[in-house]
Amino acid sequence: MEKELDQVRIRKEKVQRLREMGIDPFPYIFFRTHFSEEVKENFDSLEEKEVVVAGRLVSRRLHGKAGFVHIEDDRGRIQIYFKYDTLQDRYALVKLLDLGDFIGVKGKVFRTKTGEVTVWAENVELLSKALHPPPEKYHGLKDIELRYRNRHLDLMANPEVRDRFRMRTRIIQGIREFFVKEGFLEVETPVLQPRYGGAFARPFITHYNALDRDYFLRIANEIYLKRLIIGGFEKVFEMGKMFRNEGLDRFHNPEFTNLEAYQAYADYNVMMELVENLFLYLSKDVLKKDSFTFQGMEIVIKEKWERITYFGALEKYTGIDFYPLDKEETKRKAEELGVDTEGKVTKGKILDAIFDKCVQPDLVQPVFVIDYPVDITPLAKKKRGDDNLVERFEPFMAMTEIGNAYSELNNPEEQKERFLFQQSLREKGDMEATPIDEDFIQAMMYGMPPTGGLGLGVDRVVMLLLDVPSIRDAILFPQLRE
RNA sequence: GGGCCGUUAGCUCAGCAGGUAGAGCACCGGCCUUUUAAGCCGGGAGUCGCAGGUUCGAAUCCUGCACGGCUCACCA
Repeated sequence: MEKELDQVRIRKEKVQRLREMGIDPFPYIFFRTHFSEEVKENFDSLEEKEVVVAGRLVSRRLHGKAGFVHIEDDRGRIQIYFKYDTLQDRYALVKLLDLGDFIGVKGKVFRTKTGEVTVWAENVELLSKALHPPPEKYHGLKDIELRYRNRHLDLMANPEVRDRFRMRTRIIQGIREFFVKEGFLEVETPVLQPRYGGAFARPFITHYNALDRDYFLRIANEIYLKRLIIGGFEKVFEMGKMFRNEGLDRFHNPEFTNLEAYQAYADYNVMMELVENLFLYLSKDVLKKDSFTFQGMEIVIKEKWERITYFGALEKYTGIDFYPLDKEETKRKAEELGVDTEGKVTKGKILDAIFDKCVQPDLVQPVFVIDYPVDITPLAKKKRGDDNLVERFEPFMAMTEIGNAYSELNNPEEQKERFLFQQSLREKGDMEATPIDEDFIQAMMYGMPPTGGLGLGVDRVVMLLLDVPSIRDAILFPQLRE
C-alpha cells in the first residue's frame, strides 16, 4: 500500500474513540424487521409503527442536534432522522458515523414535512465501520478501469450496475428453468481436461503436478456431454465457464459462460425450435416484453425465426455463389471483396472471413444461418443429400452470433476421418484445428443415438437482452491485464 | 500486434502560449433540532501514471514504458 490517506487515518481514530465509548465497531449480527422498500411501500400500515432497518450510510445531512441520513440496503434506500432529544447520549455515535458505514436503526415510521417516508431513530447501532471513503456521491464512479478492477466500488456507486447484474442472474436462471422444464438433466463435466475439443480455439494449458502432465482448461464441454448421451441420458445440458486463449474485445472474454444442450433422437431442426422456444420463454418470463433494443436496433422475438443457408446468405450479400468454387477461386473473390485471407488454411476459413465482413452486419432480426461447409465443422453430421455441407446452424441477432448447433455426428468411423482431416490442418499450421480424440471415437463405437446439440454464448445473450455494448459490462469481473 | 485517445486530491474534473497546482463532492474545525447534491464561515489534503530527454525552469514539449478506452487485425 502507498501512503495512508488522511481520511483513512481519521476513520481509524474514530474506531479508537468508538471502542473507548464501549462500542464494538465490528459486531457480529443484527436483526432487521423490514427492507427499505417494504417500509416505503407499506407506509399506510406502518405509519407510527416501529421498524428495524439496516444498511450502508450513503448520504448525510447533519445540522447540530438533529440530522438526516439515507441508508441503502439490497432493495433501495430509506431516510433516517436522528434527533438529539430522542437519542440523548446515543447521539454521540451519530456524530462519529461516516459515509460507507453500515448501521442498524430502530424507530417509528413517519413522513417528513417534505413528504419523504423516514424512520425516526430511537436507537442506532454501528454494524460495521468503513475505513475508506466511498466514491463520489453525485457523479458516481466513472473511471472505467477503476470500475472493472474494483467492481465492488462500481456496484456501490452505480445502482444501475447492480440492477444489470441482477438481471443477468435472472436471465441465467431463466435459461436454466427453461431447460429443466423441457426435461433436460443438468450435469457437470470436467473443466480440467487431458485433451481439448469441441470448438476451434487455443486452450489455456496448466500442469497437473501429481501426474506430471499438462492439462487443459476446457474450451468446450461438447465431447463429455455427448458421452453422456452415449451412456443413455436422452437430454442433458450444462451451463458453465469455458476458457479460450485468445484476445479480448467487446465480444470476447477469455473466460466466458456457455450453455450446451444435447437431445437424443433430435436433429438440428429440433434444436432450432428449442432456441425459438427459449427466447420466447426469456422474453415472456424474464424481459416481460416481446422485443428489445440493442445499440439502437429493435429486435423482435418471434415464434418462428427466418432461416437462410450459409451459401445463400453469402450469395445474397455478395452476389457470388461460392458453393462451386475451389479454394483458390474463393480466395481470389475474397480479395476482390477486400477480405483479408492471410493465414486462412481452408476454403471454409476464407468463407468465414467473407461471412463476417459481408453478411453478419445485415443479420439484425433473429435468424438461423444453416448448412455450413464440412471442413470447418468436424463434429457435425453431413447434410442430407449434400456431402459438402453439414447440418449446422448458428443463431444470429443484432449482428451478433450467439450460438452454434448441429445434427451431431454419431458415426465413429466418419468421426475418425474428420479428426484425421483436422490433424492434417494442424500440420499445415492451423493451431485451432481440433486434435484427434481416440477416447471419444471409442465411446461412439458403442452406439450413439441420433442427437441434436446446441451451444449458446450466455454472456452475449445477456449483452443483447440488456443492451450492454461490451462483454466487460456483462461479466462481473472481466479479464484485465495485471 | 497496428492506429488514435486518455492517465492531475479518495471521487468527478479544470489547468497545457513551459514559470513550480485548482474547483466541486468527500474530509477536519465552528454555527445550525424536518434536511434532500442542506447551508454559512474557516482549514487540511497531490512524487500531476512511471522513466529518461530538451530547458534557467516541465503537469504542460519530445522519447520510451505501464495501464486503460475506442478501432483494425487476430479470435467463433
